Parts: sequence; structure tokens; C-alpha cells
Amino acid sequence: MLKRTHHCGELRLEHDTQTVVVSGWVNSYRDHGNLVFVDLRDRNGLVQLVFDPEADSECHKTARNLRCEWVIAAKGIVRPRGEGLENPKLATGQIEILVTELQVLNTSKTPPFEIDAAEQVNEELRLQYRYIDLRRMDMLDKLSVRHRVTKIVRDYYDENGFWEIETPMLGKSTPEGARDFLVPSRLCQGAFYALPQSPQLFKQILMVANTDKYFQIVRCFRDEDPRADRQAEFTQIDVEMSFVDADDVMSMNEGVIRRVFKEILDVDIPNPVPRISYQQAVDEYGIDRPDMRFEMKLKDISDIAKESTFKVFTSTVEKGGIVKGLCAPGGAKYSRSDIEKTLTAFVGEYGAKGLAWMKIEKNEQGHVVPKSSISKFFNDEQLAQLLERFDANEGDLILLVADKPDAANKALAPLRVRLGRELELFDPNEFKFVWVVDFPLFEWNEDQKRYDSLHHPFTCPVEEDMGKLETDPANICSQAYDMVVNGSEIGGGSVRIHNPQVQAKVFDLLNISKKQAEDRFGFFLKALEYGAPPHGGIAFGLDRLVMLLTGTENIRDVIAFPKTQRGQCLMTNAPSDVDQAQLDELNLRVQKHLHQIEGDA
RNA sequence: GGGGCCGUAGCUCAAUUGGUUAGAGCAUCGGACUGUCGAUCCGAAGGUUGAGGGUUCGAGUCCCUUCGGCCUCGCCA
Repeated sequence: MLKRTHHCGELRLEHDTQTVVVSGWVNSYRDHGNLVFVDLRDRNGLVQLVFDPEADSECHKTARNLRCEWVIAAKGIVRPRGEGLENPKLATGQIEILVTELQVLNTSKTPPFEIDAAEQVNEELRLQYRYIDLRRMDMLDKLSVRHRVTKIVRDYYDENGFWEIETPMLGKSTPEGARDFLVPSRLCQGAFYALPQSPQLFKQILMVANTDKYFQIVRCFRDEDPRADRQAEFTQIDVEMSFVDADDVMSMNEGVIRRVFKEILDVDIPNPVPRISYQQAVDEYGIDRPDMRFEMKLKDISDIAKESTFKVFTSTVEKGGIVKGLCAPGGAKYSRSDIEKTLTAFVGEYGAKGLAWMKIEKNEQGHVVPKSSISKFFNDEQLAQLLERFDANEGDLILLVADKPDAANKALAPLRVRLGRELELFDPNEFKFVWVVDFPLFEWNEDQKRYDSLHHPFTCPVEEDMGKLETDPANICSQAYDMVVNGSEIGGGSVRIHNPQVQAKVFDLLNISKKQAEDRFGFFLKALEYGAPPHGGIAFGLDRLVMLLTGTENIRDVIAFPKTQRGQCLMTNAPSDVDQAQLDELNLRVQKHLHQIEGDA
């Protein structure tokens, strides 16, 4: 076999007259009868091969039979293309290789779709033939970015004294949080491992073990329904540090993100990354992961609305709800039908029962007035107050939701993002980073009549709120922090509880009994009793990070072998039925086999 | 578990109100061609319209069931 001397994509004018060997796949061929041109593709790019019978007739004969995706090696001389024959679309477009020796290393069936296709091919087919799909340069580029990110991450943490330490994939099931993926044990029949949802407890125990600074690029598993930005199997950049406070963790770890964005995109992230409190984020953006690329902040107008004669508003406020909304600059261009059908249905998906609107227009006297089905319920003074509250101008659109505070925010936050995008209120190529801090430790779960952790149960309260564990748990501020970019959470973490009594108290408030805590976390509580240092950490979602860096909204595009919405791998057909012998060995009995279930249907 | 969109040739898409033999571009196969680069020109082949059932003189089109993909609500401490 001819041994490659250069990659296709790297050849330039400076290689003129050199004899080179390139290997790769036939991207396309143009047979002119006498001259044959082949664009050869490898990981680095394309280069044009020329087959001229006068240079080598044997080669030329073979070249005429080449087909797309055949694998070849070619030896030849690099030469500049003639005047006017350069191809500006190719990085190697200044040169070509006049081939003198050609080896066909493998043939290929005609691929099920074209690698070059400008058209967007059905993803189902792409996933079945993932090895062909990944040959496409934009897919390879994404894999390349992913590789470079992990390399930068490893270098950064190494330079800062972190050790990469692996934690088990076969772990202990903890029923809190997401559903576990379970793995039956053969040696301990009837017992199950769980795949890790995160290495949380192991990394904290590593701190107890004096590893001091740990990181890991680690696969995590959550058996929940996927989304465009969520897979059941995903990768986390997991970090933990000893003898640190929240500021230490944030500054150390925004550093790695800063380096990644600088090196991959040449984007400068402000130092330090600005912070916003959870409360401010919820008040102004309706969500704890605000998209800060544009303003259009939410305003609470309950005080004005409750004085109106609009029953929906007044009764909502009376019942402890709020009337909250936003003012979309230029939003008056939406038609009444856009608002009352499309936008109302949109907020309806998030549980909002209605959407009140006011278009700001000029009347015959030239005064700015709201035009709306509900303005008649407000007197002039109240209308003026509304316009002032929203700083509303002619051509704007005020949209209002009346509901319980959580419900109103839940509808308004996505509405704000949608309008921001539709009205082009931000530059889609911009990145706005923010730390969301000062999260409450708990939120009250009305259904279960108990507290839930906002982050996880190992998050430490701020020092001054420790006393409230006994008296006022609802108002404890935690030492947690989330890194948010453009409305997407890319990481989150906290300073952890290192005192076993405090940890026990938190479990108590979460309504986890002493016995349950012992059963599920006994090993961890025990570790805390043997000199756990103060510690904290963070985890970044690698997949989402790469999505941002490559500008894709589809998480499957940044994972080499992703799964579908039903958790299947279309290439391998996992998950699949297993042999009875395998089940017998595990002492498992399946009530209904896959083929039976499919047979029923 | 709920809601929505989609499924026609290898790929991307057409097909009027239910009406003749389901078309086009690309890919494929054969031929021509010395400078192409989304090559060009000539020709050929390619279809159980995801599957099953129903209505009808007649179904890609309407109805029912079902399979699959995507988006989404719930879910994701």
C-alpha cells in the first residue's frame, strides 16, 4: 500500500513540484474521456487529482472506473493549476496533483445519500448510516471541535493542579432525581447497579480522600425523555475542589470556558463573568436561565391591574396571583390574529390561560394610546401608568399574563425569548454569559407537602442562613451557581455541605427519613464524619457547550452515535431482545419480550 | 402519558376538487467529450405512495388503525 505523506486538505502552492501520496475517499469524479478529475476527501479536506493518459495511461484507465466513496491512495506531483483554473471554493484550490500511481484500496456500494448533499437528508437515514453521515465535513468539523474542547479542558485543569480521576459506571441506585438506568448483577442475583446520573457523591468523597482538585470528562445517564438539547446518555465536565468558597470555584471554572471560547471561536468572555441573583433573573426574565442578549424585561403590573375593572386581573391579584408582562418593541406589527391565535396558543402550551394585549398607537390628536380589547377596563391615569411602567412607545406591543407567579413566569419566559428572536432584538452570533447566584436552598413542594432541593441535597446554605435550617427553611440562600449562556444553562454547581449534622438536617427537611438516608447515602454520610474538608465544585454539559460552539440546536449533531427519541440506536438497533440463556444467568424473567410486544401491535 | 408536524423513486421534492400510464432535479447504469470543479451533452433504468383496513365506479389524496422520525408539555433532585 502506498503510504500517505500528506493530508488532502493541507496541500498548498508551497508544495509545488513535490511528489506526495494522499489517501482518502473519492468525493466526486469528472471524466472528460481523456482527462479525469477526482476530488479526493480525507479528514482535512479535498484536493483535486488529475489523471492524464500522457502522464500514466494505466492510472488513467483505472481512474475512469473510480466511483464515489471508493477508497484510494494516489501518488503524484503537486503542481499549480493553470491561469484561471483555480477553484476559490477549495482551500487547496490553487494546486492539483498529477497522479502517476493509483491504488484502489477498497470499493464502495453507492451510498444511500450523497455526502456532498446541499439538501438536508432525513435524519433517520443519517443515523442508520452514521458512518457515512459523519464523513460529511460539517459533521467532522463538529467532532473536531468536540475533541479540541476536551483537549483544552484537560490541559487547563492539568495546568491548575487538577487530577483526572475515573469514578465507577456501575453504581448504586438512588431513587431521587431522574430515573436510573439499571444493570442487573450476575454475581449478586436480584440486585442491580445503576449507571451514574452524575459522579456527585464520588467526587465529594474524593475530596474527603485528599485528592484536593479533581476533574473528569464523564458519561452520565438519565432515563428520561430526550429533547432537542437532551440525550439520556450525555457527557459532563465534572469538577470538584477542596478548601474553596463559591468565588474560588466560579473564577477557576469560568477560566476554562473563557479559554475554550477564545481558542475555538476567538470570542472574549468578560473577566469576571457578570452575575445576577436568582430573584432578579426570575423577576426580570421569568426564568433562572435568562437570555441576556436583549432587554425586554418582564414587569409586574399587579398594583395597576388590581385597580382596573377587568375581572380576570382583579380576581387573580385578589387570589395572590400577579399580572405580569412585557413590552415588545415594534410588536404592534403582529396582527390581532397573530396575537390572539398564534401567541395565545404558544403561551397556552406553557399553561397560561390567556394573553392580554395592547398595541401602542397614535390617535388622531397625535397622542400615544393603547389599542386593545382590554383598555376599556383601565382609566386614563392607569393607562398612563402602564405605558410608563413598560416605557412603551408607538409601535410597541404590551402582552400580559395573569396567573400565580410561577405560572405567569413559566409562560412569559419562553414568550420573551420567542419575541426577542422574531423581532430580531439580538445578534444571533453573540454570546452573553452570566452567573446566576443566590439560589434559594429549597422550594416548597405543595403536592408532597415538603421541601425540594433546588439544586441537589448536598448544596450548602450560606453561612449566615445556617440558623434558618431550624426556623425558616424557605428563605435560606444557598451557595449554588449556574453558568448561563444565551438562555441556556451550560453548567452549575455549589459549595457542598461538609458537616454531617448539617447534611442530616437537610435530608430531614427533604422528608428523607434517617433510615432512608442511611440506606441510600449512608456511605457518604459516614465519609463526611472522617474529616471532610470544605469543598465545592461544578459540572458543565459538554454536549451543550459544543452545540453553542458549533452553532447547532440539535444535540445529536455533536454526538457521534446518538439515540432517537425512543432511546434507540438506529445503526445497531439497541436496545434489543436478549437470549433466554443470558436472562437465566441473571436469574431474570421478562414478562413480555420485545418481539411479543411488537407482535401485539 | 398528552399535543403538534412529517412519511411518495437511492436522496430532495411535485402530483389542481378524489379522476388517464404517479412526475422533476440530483444520484445510479450505458455512451460521448482534453481543464473540469454542483462538469456538460445523449440515452436507460428506477415506485407495494411507511404498513394494514375502510368509503368510492375510481384513493398518493378522504376515514379508521398501526409503525417510524422530529418538535413539544409533563418529566429531567
